[in-house]
Amino acid sequence: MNKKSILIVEDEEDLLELIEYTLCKEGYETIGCLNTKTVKQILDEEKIDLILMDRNLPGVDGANFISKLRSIGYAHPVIYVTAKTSDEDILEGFDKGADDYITKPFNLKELTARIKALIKRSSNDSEALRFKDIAYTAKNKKFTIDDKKIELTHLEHDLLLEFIKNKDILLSREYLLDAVWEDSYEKKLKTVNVAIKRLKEKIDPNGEKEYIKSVRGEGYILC
Amino acid sequence: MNKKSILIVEDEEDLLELIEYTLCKEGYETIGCLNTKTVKQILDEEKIDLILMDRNLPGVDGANFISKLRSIGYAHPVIYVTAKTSDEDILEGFDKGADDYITKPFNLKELTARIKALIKRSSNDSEALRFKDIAYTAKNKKFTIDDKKIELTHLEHDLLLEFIKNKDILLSREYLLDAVWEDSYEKKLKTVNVAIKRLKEKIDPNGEKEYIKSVRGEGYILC
DNA sequence: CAATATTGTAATCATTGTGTAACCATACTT
DNA sequence: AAGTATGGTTACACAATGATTACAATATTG
Repeated sequence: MNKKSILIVEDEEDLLELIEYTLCKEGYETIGCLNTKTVKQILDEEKIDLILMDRNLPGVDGANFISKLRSIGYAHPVIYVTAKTSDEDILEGFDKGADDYITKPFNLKELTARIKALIKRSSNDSEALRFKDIAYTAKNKKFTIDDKKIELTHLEHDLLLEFIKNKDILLSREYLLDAVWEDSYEKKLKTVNVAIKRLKEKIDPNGEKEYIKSVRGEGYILC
Repeated sequence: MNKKSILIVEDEEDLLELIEYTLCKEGYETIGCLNTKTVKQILDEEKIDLILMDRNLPGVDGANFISKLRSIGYAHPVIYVTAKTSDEDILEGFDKGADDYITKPFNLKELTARIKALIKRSSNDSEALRFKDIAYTAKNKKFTIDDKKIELTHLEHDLLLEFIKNKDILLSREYLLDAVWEDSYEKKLKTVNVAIKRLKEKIDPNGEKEYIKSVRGEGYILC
């Protein structure tokens, strides 16, 4: 089992450091953000298992930010951290997609316990593999693009999954044949060309997105 | 949608009443217990969606009690209520099967918010046995479509029930054979094809509804 | 026990998926 | 600019899978 990754959005630098230090000690990977600017990018590029979100960021309401994320298909578990204590705020937090809630000043042990519990609850759901607007739901083995389900054949499914698992990495035809095809030894290398052509047609019929690029003499890359 | 039922175990009678009153107002069914004696019986006899458990019952540790329940197969969502605030207690609570935690004195709005959130998380489990216009009455084991009774054979009954219990989930032939057929090991996978064809004929003679779809290479899905 | 209904299997038909080769288009080399 | 290497496109055969049908075996019912 891999380490779980936690994205922490917190504008108080000292607190952020303290949380990162604590969670690292507990065996989590952490990525800290001082604001929400790079959050979406990080969610696209990294496998994030949980988001720890300060609700009181300067200029941004963390709850609204999460609400927006949810509406465009990001389903990561979220724990809010807040200094606010009024009932309305807490209620609003749950309404806007919080899975759990913790108020400052909080106890670090309780925080890690809540994180542990929420990750356990969420790990049944699925591992969130995602590349730009392509999302993969492990539970039902389905890909969605822009929240619309796309129908892939077996081979196409395996192929795209291989690319998503290796985004930004150049994959040679030899590697792909070996990784994706059952009986790769008896298949021609050109088989890959045709399979990718067919996959491209499904995920990008108009050729606008250019998810998968071919690199002459080398192979293909999703980036 | 039916009302959700909450079992409350709390020895302080005043507090119990207050909680029951509050949750009733929020639209929940409540069952109150002053001790753990009848809890198991109630769980067996009633459809309970959530347990609200005091950890400080006279003579019994609520956490150990839940831990024991879990070990014999009861998987109900649990929220602990406690006056204890030490870290160790809270940690122990999560370890012993708590899904959430709230400390006394607590705010009733936060309590209902946590209940709402937890029930929502858990609601995948308990579903009404109904799919579109197909309804199942457990009492007499009959299916109706559009309120008209349909006659199914034993096998067809079991098969359709399996689908309704797992609507929107793709079921492989292996799974179906195993779940529906008694002596699955000595049956061919293609048996499933024929059984489904026959079931389809009964529930959708004109092939208009397409309740059950086949997914090439995977199995069948009711959706 | 006979009549009938149910169910499993195999044969056949229908559909979809995949590999290959031939051909076309593009990029690189000299 | 011509020639070559590489990738893209298309068409086709056949492989894989699912649906349908027929029939035999088994179970159920009166």
